Amino acid sequence: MAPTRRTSRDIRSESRLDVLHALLAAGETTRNELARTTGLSTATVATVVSDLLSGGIVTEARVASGRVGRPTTLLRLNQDRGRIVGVDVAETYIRAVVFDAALDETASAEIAADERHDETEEVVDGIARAVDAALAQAGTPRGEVLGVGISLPGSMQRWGGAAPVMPNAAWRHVDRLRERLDLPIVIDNPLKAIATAELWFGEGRRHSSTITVNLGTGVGAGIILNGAILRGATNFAGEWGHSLLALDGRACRCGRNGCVEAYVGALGIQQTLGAIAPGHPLAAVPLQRDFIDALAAALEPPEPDPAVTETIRLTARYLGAALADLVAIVNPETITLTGWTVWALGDHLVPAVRRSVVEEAPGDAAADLEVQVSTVRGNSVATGIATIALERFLSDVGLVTTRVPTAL
Amino acid sequence: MAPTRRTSRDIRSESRLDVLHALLAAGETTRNELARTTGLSTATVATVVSDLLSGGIVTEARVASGRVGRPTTLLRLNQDRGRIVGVDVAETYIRAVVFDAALDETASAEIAADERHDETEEVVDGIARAVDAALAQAGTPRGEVLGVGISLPGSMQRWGGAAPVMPNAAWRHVDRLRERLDLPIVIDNPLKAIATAELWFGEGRRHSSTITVNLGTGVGAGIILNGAILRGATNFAGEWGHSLLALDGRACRCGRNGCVEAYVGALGIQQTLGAIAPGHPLAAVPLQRDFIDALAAALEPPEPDPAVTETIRLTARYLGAALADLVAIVNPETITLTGWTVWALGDHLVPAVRRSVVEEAPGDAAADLEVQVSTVRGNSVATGIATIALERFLSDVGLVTTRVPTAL
DNA sequence: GGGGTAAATCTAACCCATAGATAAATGGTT
DNA sequence: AACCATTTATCTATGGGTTAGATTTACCCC
Repeated sequence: MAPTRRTSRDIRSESRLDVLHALLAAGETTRNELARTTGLSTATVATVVSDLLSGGIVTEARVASGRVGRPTTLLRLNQDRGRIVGVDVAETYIRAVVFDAALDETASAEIAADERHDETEEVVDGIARAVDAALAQAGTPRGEVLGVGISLPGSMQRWGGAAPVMPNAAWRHVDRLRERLDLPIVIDNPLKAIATAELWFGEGRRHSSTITVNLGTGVGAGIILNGAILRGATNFAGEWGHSLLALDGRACRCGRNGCVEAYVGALGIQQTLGAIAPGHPLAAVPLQRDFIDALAAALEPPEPDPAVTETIRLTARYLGAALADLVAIVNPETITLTGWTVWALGDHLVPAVRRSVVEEAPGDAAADLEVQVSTVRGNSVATGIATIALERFLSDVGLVTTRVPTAL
Repeated sequence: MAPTRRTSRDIRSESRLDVLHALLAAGETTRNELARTTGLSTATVATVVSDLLSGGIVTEARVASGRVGRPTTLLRLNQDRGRIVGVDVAETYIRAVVFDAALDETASAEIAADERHDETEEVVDGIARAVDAALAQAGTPRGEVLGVGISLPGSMQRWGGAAPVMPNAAWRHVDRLRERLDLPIVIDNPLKAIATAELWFGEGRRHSSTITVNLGTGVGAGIILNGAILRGATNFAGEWGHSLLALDGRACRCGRNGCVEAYVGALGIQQTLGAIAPGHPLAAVPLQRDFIDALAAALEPPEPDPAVTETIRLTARYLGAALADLVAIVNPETITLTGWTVWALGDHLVPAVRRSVVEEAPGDAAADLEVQVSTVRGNSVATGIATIALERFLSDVGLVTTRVPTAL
């Protein structure tokens, strides 16, 4: 497959996305300010804004006067343009979040999931029920829904009889979902979703290369290079959780040994604690989120648990070494950390990870690297997959040509 | 650093590069054929060709008649436009290759290097002497030299007191080189050079993502994404040889433990043999290229050495696992292998590596991956760095705006 | 009414690519 | 010699994008 060639339409597409991002960051802003923050000329901004006003994506909020000179018109994203739903299909739950067209969350609904979600019908049904419940809570008629983004995880292997390339392999189930939902849908995986969220809401717009690392049960990375998500040949890029930390090391859920996830996934952290202190009560906590929360509690002053402290130290080392691989291969400007492990343990883990990645990276490759907790709030998978659905909608109405996942 | 914004000039730049690549691949060709192979319109091709003719980059070779219709003019790259020198500064030699402007090799000279090349003056002197010798052999006056590309390896740490980010850290020595050579120079590292060679001469133009892996003393990867070299924030991308294969594994020359290079670099392969058969005569061969050549000889029928056979098997496994990491993180369409280890051992190693990477990659991520020996002939570092110098020259004369390394 | 200021729009110029028309250069036929 | 058919190369008008500078708009103040 040859590289794609850019046209002048793609230039306009990127200009529109730049303006949208600036509007999203600012809330309300003027054409002149948009020109300043995007670096586009005022004439280009005026043209782009006119397009977005015509499309109903942007609205003129109010007119404000300065001390002197012509009054200025403040613009904002038109939240009433419609609604977008982001669905995070995880291993223990299916969560549907309704966003307005300015990507603010308006409602959400969650359905418990268990082993059941390995059965196709059950998953399709679960997704539909979660979407219905969220739309009902938001009081949103289906006619107002611009799109539904659905994030399916890598562990859902049996759907396509394949690995984490779900978006490409799951075609046999997409029609069932479309039929069941009767709404425009787009399917992608959590890594592409969190990267998209980071690109629209986090560090991704300010840096030419950002990697956002998700730490939870599963572990993975969303890679942003020059304002675009790295997808790879089969949409598989970013499965860093299943790269090697230790040849012939611990067994991993994916069937291999020594994967990064087997050390820094929640289960891997629990195993580390069990190796340090066999019989430690927290090593037997059955649910992974409970385990991580219990770790955080055990680290509280005045008497932090020494085995838990050692577990954090070792985990930071493993994570630092694994992040050093990303530095060695991709050399990003910044790495952001997200996921419930980070929310719970970030205060203890992140400073140690920063030190570890500098030590583990070859030479001084990580000297200028920024490592920080992602500033994307809420469920970043749902936010990101909803954003992908918005990108698809913008593509469908002719406003955007780039960045949209192909053939999904 | 914000992502770079594309303009219409960048579109023309890519069109020119497309035409140049097609000319390079075809040798001689017509405007109509260029339009067919590049997919550009005949009008755009005519415009681009006119630019390249004006710049002296392309020349009209001859006129050929078909059976009927207007005769056609055959075009080719103008090898007499000038000369370009590519310098490969390796650990045991400094090799300077003179290329004509059609990137065909016309002369070369090699100077032995040893521990001496860690001293700045010695290296500068060595480079200058190699360049002088190669130009003398080619009978090329200095006035005809369009540029000199110099590839400095990661091991040359003391130049900048830094790691493999030589191109950025070595500013204090660039002036000395400029002064000494009195020619326009551009400095880069071997990974960017081999990637550029693969992009211009190999698989890089036919695929949206190609990783070219160099196996020798040092080990690394050049990454091409959508027709461009992945450089990273500090030009460090591709140092996959210093990512982890085994946490706390073998000591590596870079000071860490467990690096990929410690297992699949020539020294690492020798260590593997030593572990399989302590006291094996080949385990004591002092020069690494001699060692690899001796391995190849020991594999010849009718009696391949069993310890050597086992060494190849293990090496294939290590290499497959390490390539699987590239698959997991970047998900390329194709991986090409290059370097003197591959030239010598490819027949035995490559089929086993293909099988290994499929086994080691998570799920079926590597199902569609192509793994092949690079089709770039000759010293691909010298070829690639010369090509980078040509890109710089094309940029200086205003024909190209993209792909050129910044500020070097 | 005139002057000053700041926001928004207009205009002309620059850049790129292409579909279709036109010109150029043959060979073959009448 | 004139005409037709074919193929190559160039020309032309149109579509798309961005921006520097000019002009218009909408105020406030004197």
